[in-house]
Amino acid sequence: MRNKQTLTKGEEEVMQALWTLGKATGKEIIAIMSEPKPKYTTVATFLKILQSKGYVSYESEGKSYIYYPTISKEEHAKLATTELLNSYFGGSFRGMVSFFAQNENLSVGEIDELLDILEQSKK
Amino acid sequence: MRNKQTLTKGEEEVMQALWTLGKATGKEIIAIMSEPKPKYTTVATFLKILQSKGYVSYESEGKSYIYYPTISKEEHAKLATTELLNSYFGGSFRGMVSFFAQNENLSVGEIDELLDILEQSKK
DNA sequence: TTTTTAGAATTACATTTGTGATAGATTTAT
DNA sequence: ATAAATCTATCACAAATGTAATTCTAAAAA
Repeated sequence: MRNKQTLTKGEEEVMQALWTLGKATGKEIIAIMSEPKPKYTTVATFLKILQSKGYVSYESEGKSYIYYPTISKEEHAKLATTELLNSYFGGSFRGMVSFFAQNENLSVGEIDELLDILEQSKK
Repeated sequence: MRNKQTLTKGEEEVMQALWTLGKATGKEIIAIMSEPKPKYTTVATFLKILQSKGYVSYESEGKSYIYYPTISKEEHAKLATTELLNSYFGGSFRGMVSFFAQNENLSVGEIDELLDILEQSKK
């Protein structure tokens, strides 16, 4: 375990598959990856790196390994979002919402949905 | 002009400086970059790549070039955010807000601020 | 128990990205 | 006009990332 933080493109693709499956062999991971599918050894390499980054672990079953994420998609989403926030919105979530609220990115209907969500979470 | 979309780490750092300055020579860009500052030629290389990606243009002044962004920080922020949304929040901004509203990431005060912002933007 | 076979580990190589020295060009000073 | 200074362009190389063949190992079949 070491690095954490960022994932490269290839690592990310493998993680997405693993987050979807929850638990899987290398073969199963490849099965749900999109074309052009990488070779088994390529995926195995990424899984090794992901282990060293603390994102993945595995347990042996018969002759193969069953891999699983040790960092949830949500945890990573939070990290990735924080990074984006820092780079483009002065580190504040408010900044991002404000930006999107302007710019026509959101319709009135969508804004109402957001209002609901936020009201709910105040509870 | 070609690629658009993603910026590598190095390209991004140069763009951030240029977005801050608005208009600048290579030297001025380096001046505001953080340590360890890259050499002039390194920055020049990135500026070349950024031109080919359609992110930067320049005008000659005396013997030097004055560079400026052709894609605003806001435009790029939108692209980067969209990408993040697609990867981690089912492509929906609502999904992201919902996620942050849960998870204790937001205090009640912050939520109220967001409610204000959204109400405002309905106008 | 040998052979076969499926999967993991190792190794090699290609591509992309990052870094900067050196060569070339042009403006300004002498 | 020539030299010096200051910038850009070209080129070379290093490091990181991506891809996969080959080798090794162990489980299952014969």
